[in-house]
Amino acid sequence: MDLETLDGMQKPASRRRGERTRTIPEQIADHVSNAIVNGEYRGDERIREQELATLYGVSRGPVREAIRTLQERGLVNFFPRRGAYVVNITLDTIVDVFNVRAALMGLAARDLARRKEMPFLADLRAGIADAKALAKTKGTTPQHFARGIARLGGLVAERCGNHHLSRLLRDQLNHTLWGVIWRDRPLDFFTPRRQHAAVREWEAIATTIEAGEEKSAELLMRRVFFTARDAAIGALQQTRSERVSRAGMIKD
Amino acid sequence: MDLETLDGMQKPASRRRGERTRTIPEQIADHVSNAIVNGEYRGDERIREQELATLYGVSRGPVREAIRTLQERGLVNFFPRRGAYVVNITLDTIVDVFNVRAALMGLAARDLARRKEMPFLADLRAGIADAKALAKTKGTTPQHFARGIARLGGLVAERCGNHHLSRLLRDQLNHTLWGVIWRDRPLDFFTPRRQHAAVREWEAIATTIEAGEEKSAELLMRRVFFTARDAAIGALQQTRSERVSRAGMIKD
DNA sequence: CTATTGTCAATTGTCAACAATTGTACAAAC
DNA sequence: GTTTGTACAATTGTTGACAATTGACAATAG
Repeated sequence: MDLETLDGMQKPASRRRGERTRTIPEQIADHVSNAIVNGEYRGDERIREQELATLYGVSRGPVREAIRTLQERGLVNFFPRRGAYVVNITLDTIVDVFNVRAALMGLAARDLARRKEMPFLADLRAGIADAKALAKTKGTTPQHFARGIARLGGLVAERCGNHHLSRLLRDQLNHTLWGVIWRDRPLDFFTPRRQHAAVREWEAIATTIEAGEEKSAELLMRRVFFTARDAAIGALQQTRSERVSRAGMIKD
Repeated sequence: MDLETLDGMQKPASRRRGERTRTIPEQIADHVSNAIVNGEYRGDERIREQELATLYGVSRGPVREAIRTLQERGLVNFFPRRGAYVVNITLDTIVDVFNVRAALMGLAARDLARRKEMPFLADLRAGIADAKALAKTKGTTPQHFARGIARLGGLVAERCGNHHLSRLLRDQLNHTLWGVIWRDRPLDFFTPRRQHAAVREWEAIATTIEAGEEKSAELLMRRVFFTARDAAIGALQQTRSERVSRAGMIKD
């Protein structure tokens, strides 16, 4: 991999207000996560503790913790006494991950529709308005808009009221997707036309949540992810010369 | 907590065929997991590394890893530099966990229905047959039958073909549920009558999977978990003097 | 020529000491 | 009486050394 060092790594001195200092293992985990999803490791490549330790200028202890985090995120396979190996991210993997997230986000939407809490709804509407504004602005890049949409997803995940669900959506499978979306950048997908479509989809979701229509909220939320999945796969199939082996994909 | 020591802890010497030796952190994590779900820790109780280390006769290193595992399993909250605290398992938590599992298992059923693989279907049918036999036998305890049913769930989780999904179902939220089910033993629920009902439900699931009816498979699978959820909550509400604060529960 | 066993280097697992941080108790100041 | 500041003990974070295991390869036996 690229042997740059972690210059941006904050020592516990400066921390912004209310913001917990990120631990060394966290920083290493994030850095390596990015490296993995950016394709700086080959699939099945082995990760050696001592290597990372000298790279980041720490001992093997923190590195071990970081590697555990990578395992939790599904970015490496870890075998006791045999080491950690970077996962091979195939198109099938991406389909799988999208499907899981669709299912979980569907449940989150459902919980929100059941509870209809005002503070959340206000924030959601505000977020959607932001995205709408982005869509109307001329110079908005697909990437910029994608970030706005991702914030909406994050909002739903955080505030769904099911603590376990929030945790899963935060920790699990998130990095894989972002990596894919940014690395091979299939999300030139977000043409102005599709930006408006996405905004409409989210407005529909907000409406069903406000109305307490659980079933619809779940369905619409899932559909958003299925759309994203198909777009990502479609784009990636052109970049890579790889096919999805799955016998078809979930529709709704 | 109970200060018994880990006598059953295998040193790397003896291992059964094909069975990887369980690492020390794994063994500690499992032992403490059981202790937590068996109620040997109070909610919000702090876990000190050195305490566990001396308890199990190891240094703090392996204990730290075990604690991380507990965190992954959702059994402790961990705050950097402040320690690990046992989660407080409320009825709301249990509802949440069941809901997440229902969503994930629904997806698993769906994937299986799409792929209709013979080896799996054979195993599933065999497992159902076993459960049916149990239900027909006179002396079957609710607990014994519950284990049989749990095996079916495990089968679906393992073989769904979505690696990430399998991992989540294996590692996440599993221990919490089993603990609840066994500790406060609400699953006297499985009266002979309900045993037969459960078998019928699973037969229906198998049928829809064989027929490739994705949507139905998902729905039926979810329903099984919702039923289990309601049964567990109902039973626990009698044992504990606690109410579910959720404004109703998902039906299907 | 194949299979088994033995050695060896590379790597992960564990340990005990040390460093850094946190919460607390108590004192000082307003 | 409340707030602010400060030492202190308890606890977590990190380190470097050592132990144990693995996989590869060579030597040996069948």
